[in-house]
Parts: sequence; C-alpha cells; structure tokens
Amino acid sequence: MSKAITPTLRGTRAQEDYLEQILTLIENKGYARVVDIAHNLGIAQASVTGMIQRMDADGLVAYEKYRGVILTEAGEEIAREIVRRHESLVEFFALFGLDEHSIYDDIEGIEHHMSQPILAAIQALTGELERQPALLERVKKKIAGCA
Amino acid sequence: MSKAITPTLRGTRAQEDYLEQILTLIENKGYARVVDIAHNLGIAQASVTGMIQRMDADGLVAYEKYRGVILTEAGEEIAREIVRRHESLVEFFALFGLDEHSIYDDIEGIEHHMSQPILAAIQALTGELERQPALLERVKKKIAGCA
DNA sequence: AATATAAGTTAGTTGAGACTATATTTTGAT
DNA sequence: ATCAAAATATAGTCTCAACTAACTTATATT
Ligand SMILES: [Mn+2]
Ligand SMILES: [Mn+2]
Ligand SMILES: [Mn+2]
Ligand SMILES: [Mn+2]
Repeated sequence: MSKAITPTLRGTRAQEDYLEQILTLIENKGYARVVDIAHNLGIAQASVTGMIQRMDADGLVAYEKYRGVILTEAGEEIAREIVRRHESLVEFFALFGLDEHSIYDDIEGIEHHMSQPILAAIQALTGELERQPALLERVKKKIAGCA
Repeated sequence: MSKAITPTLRGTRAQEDYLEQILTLIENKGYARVVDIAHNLGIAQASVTGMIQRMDADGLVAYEKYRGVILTEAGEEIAREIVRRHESLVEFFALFGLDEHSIYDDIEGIEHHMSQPILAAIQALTGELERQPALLERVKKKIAGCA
C-alpha cells in the first residue's frame, strides 16, 4: 500500500496565494486583515472579501463577518507548504546572484507547480551547490553574458 | 537606450499552451487540426474553436472557418519561446533522473514563469552540471531519500 | 452521386476571480 | 455618547476559458 500522493496544487493558484499572504501576515503582525491582504496581493478589498468567503466554504479559512480571518488546519498546512516552496526557490536562485525582488513574479508562479520530486531536486541541488563556489562563479559568468 | 524588456508571459497562459501545441503539431504533421489540439490539451473541441477565434482576434494565429489554423509571426515567436523553455526544463530535470512524463504537469506550469534571468540560470547550470557526474550522483541520492 | 462519419462551428451556460460603487460595521477621537 | 474615518461587506458587472448540445461542413466509402 503506497502513501497517497500529494497533488501539486491544493486549492486554486489564487487560493494558494491568499493562504501564503494570510500566514505571512499572521506570523508578522498576529492577525490578517482584509485591507492588508488586498494591499499585498495588489487587488481590491472587495475581491478579497469575496475570495475569503469562497475559501471559508472550502474549509481553508474560518471567517466571521467583520471579525477577520484565521487559517483552518487544512489551510495552514497548504500555506506552510507554499511558503516553503517560495523560500526554496529564493534560496536556489540567490545562488546565482538573482535577487529576490527582480524574480518575484516568476517565483510567485513557479511555487504553484512544484511536486515533490522537483522540490526535492531543487533543495538537494541547493545544498550541494553551496559547497561549490567555483561552479557558481562559472554559472554566473554565463548568465551575465545573456543579459 | 535600453532594449524593451520581454514580459514573462505574452498572451495568457492558456494561449501559450495552445501556441505550443499548434507549433508542435505543425512541425510533426505539417498542420494543426482542432481535433488534435483538443486531444493534446485534454479539452473539448468546441473550446478550442472558441480560443482560436480569440487568438485570431489577438493576432496570434490566422484562422479561416473550416480551413485550419496557422501561426502568425507574433504567434510563432511566442510558440518557439515556450517550446524552448519547456525543453530547457526537461533537460534540466532529466539531469537528476526525473523523467519527462512524471513531471509533465509541473513543467507545463513552470514554463510560463521563466523570465530571461531564470531561463539563463537554468540553461547555464545545466551546461555546467553535464560535466559534474559526481555532483549529480550526490543530488540523486538525496532526492531518493525524499521519496 | 448518395450518404455515413468525422471534423468543425455556434449557441448558450457555467464558474473563477477580478472590478466599481454603495452600504454597513467597527474604531478612534473628541 | 457622538460622530468621522477606516475597514469590511454587498450587489452587480466583466472577462476568460472551460463545458454540452445542436447544427454545419468536409471527407471518405460505396
Ligand atoms: Mn510566494
Ligand atoms: Mn504565488
Ligand atoms: Mn510545455
Ligand atoms: Mn504550459
């Protein structure tokens, strides 16, 4: 009997982005307000309210009108997974001198498409490359040529 | 005067997937029929007709009713770019023993989120790693542990 | 040439996820 | 306690991209 596979995407891409923001806000400020979620994701407040209601229906957050949002267990699990993938990507691309800010949009997209084997490969490679500064230098040189 | 930056995504993600399929079909069979596009993308024929009409309006393909589709210059350029990204990803992940089939869905997603610097990094790293079998072996060992 | 089947199109519907404008609730300052 | 401002919610609209069912055109077989 094999373990159940974990699909790449749990909830929609948009929902994963909301969960990521909500977790980050809760960890940074203790709570997640609609206005901050909207600001961080660059969308209108009303859109956030609507999405939060859908996510409540899906069991990803617990929502009470005018009272704010918290993550359910299911929601928090997904949120932590996404944050982990995001961070793994930042760490990986930082090796080559790509800074977090300039590739933010790419990482926001890629993080939703990393099944276990790909995540493991990136993380393992990151670990090994951290001990190969010479190799990294050569890669950086090549990248510079493609600018 | 700097060159115009090329955005990561030209057309929508769905459109990029259509363009990729259309180019592949044209190169493999000489033409791209609605029925084959639909089959390869796993969607209904009627949906393909609808999308092709939108893409014609956007100048990505040239469409005549009942006569099939061809790519415009703009469409072909995007299509080749996507295929290139897809192939780069396959080549990269193959290094670690991940087979194309099992990570197909991930690559289908990631290919839409690779701006120049990320593409260059992946390609440069692939080139260097091809000369580092010992390093690859270590990475593979680590990945095996995460299964 | 007639006709069956395959391919393609149209029409109408759905759902996600965004938007604006408006209404309501909460909160903070007086 | 009152009232203004900030936060949140509702209502209604929009676009994209899918779907099914029904219709039309192309093609292949006899
Ligand atoms: Mn992220
Ligand atoms: Mn994201
Ligand atoms: Mn692809
Ligand atoms: Mn794709």
